[in-house]
Amino acid sequence: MTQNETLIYQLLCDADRPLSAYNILDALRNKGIRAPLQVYRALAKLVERGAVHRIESVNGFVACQLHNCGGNEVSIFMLCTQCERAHEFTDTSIDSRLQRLGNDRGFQAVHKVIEITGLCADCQTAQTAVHEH
Amino acid sequence: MTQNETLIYQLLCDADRPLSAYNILDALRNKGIRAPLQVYRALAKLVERGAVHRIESVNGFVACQLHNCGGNEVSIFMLCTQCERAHEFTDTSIDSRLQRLGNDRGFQAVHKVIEITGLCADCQTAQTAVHEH
DNA sequence: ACAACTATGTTATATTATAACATTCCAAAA
DNA sequence: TTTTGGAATGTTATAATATAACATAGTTGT
Repeated sequence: MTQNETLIYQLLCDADRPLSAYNILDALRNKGIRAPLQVYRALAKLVERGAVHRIESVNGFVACQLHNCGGNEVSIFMLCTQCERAHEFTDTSIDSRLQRLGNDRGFQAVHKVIEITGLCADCQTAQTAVHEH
Repeated sequence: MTQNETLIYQLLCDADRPLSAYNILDALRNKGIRAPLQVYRALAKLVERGAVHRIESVNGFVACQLHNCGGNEVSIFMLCTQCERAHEFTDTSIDSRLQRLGNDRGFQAVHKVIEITGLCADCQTAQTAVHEH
């Protein structure tokens, strides 16, 4: 990994939610990252390598939470609108079913995005707690 | 539907690929649409109503291709990087499996995004045809 | 007529992403 | 050892996407 990639990867690993390219830029200004392109270029490499995932629904980036990434299963993200945390999963049955849907139509898949937005368990209980007052 | 919503919805129905908000703005400048907000506001309503879907992977919008939308099944999009067309499907098995994944973790889903990017059948054959020359 | 609500329009600005070009660094071939 | 070619870097400028803030008008129920 190059200097910039390492910096950004570490930052993403420490973060508890997806960061935008500009979040990253701001966080690393004092470490030699000065322009958006430095961030986007490093992110492109990290994503290509499977070390980082791009979350389309929030235009953000997270470090891969699964050891087996770069592997061939689709990642499924659950995104909490409250705490903004992203949880990553895989599911063989969804994966194969999706694969088959594509094959049936002769579609050659290159990239798959599965993202679920909503309220995580923790934030739901937090909310009901508030309502009960 | 309001004036602006109708204009934009018709445009999207006639289009054969997802349009960006600014594509729409440009196309409808001579019909009284002058600013991005007019487009985004109408799109927000159309999306809320299920008449239009937002495609996260391309920051674009398409008219719903299924009569049953506004219904409760997730839409699955196959997006061709070549011809840029978006095909919409649903799949009960993926839907229920995804639902269950969420339930298992106490996640309360509000919105689901499933998008597959790649080459559609037509564009694959077009490509191989070129290569054979 | 009035209040409340929804839709509209307009300007300005925030956020996300890439183009274009110059420079540096480093490893492998000559 | 030089050189040379590719990858990485840096910098400025700009493109593309999205929203804030505020002012106005239209619509509906009372």
